[in-house]
Amino acid sequence: MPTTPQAHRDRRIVEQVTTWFAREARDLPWRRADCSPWGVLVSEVMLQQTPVVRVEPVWHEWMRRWPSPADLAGADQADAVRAWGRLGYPRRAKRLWECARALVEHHGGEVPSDEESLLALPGIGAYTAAAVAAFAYGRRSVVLDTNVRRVIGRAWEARALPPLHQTVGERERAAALVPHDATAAVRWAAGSMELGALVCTARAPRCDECPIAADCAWLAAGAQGLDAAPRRVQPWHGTDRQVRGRIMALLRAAHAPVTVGGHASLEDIEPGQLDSCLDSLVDDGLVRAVDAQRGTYAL
DNA sequence: AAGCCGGGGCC
DNA sequence: GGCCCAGGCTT
Repeated sequence: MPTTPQAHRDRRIVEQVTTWFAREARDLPWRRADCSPWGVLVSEVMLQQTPVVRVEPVWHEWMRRWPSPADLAGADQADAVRAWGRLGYPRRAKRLWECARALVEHHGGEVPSDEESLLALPGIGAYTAAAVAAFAYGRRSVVLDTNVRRVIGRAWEARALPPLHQTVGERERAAALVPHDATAAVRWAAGSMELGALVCTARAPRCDECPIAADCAWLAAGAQGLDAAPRRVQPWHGTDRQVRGRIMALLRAAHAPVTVGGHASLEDIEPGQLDSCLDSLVDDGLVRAVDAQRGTYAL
């Protein structure tokens, strides 16, 4: 391996982050030594687009009710979706339930340790497959989530925020930074994610507390560009996303089929939008029509 | 590559 | 009120 000044700097940064992580890591339940690979997998799916503080109580409840893939596979999909609560993106709950069934069907009820097998499971994409391989099995992998992208973008590319979509260049950069030793690789993965979550945050980075401030290209350039950076805007009020969420909230709370059309809590929604959202939920397999004549629905 | 998919809390 | 968050799937 060439020992260019750049490679030396890369290793120094990785080591600083790892040392910082050993000191500052949050004590999260899915990080504990006694947490099963299944517990890690469930946490990773829940953490897709949902912050830690909201995931923690739901994760505990899931682990209590369904401590193994076989337990969830034997449950009703509706119970899984109901137990998902308000974490958002309820299709994740359905996919997790489908994932549990696939684990029983194809993997003897165990979580596989190789990324290729993990990638084939419902709801498991590139990030989650790499994360489970690393955090559940101590495997070397390229864990590239929104936090790591931001840390790399700032420290190496002097960008305030990473590109909207992951690029090939980013992926190559991230892969090149992963230490060859598996244990070191896992620590770098966890540490770089934690640094992005706690210090190198999107809006208000705490550069005065950053262990790699001295090596950060963005900070050296003046830490500019946060205000001007164009970001993706997710509309919410009045959108299908909100209407779907309200329908799901209604059905989660009900334990008998509900006449959704004309329901008091949904009166302000246009009938056309209500119908199309209901249809899309049925198409997604999250909601079932119990009685087409009466217009009743359930999870 | 782009669009779609929740929801809560913080600034 | 804007913005962000341990992404994945479909087209």
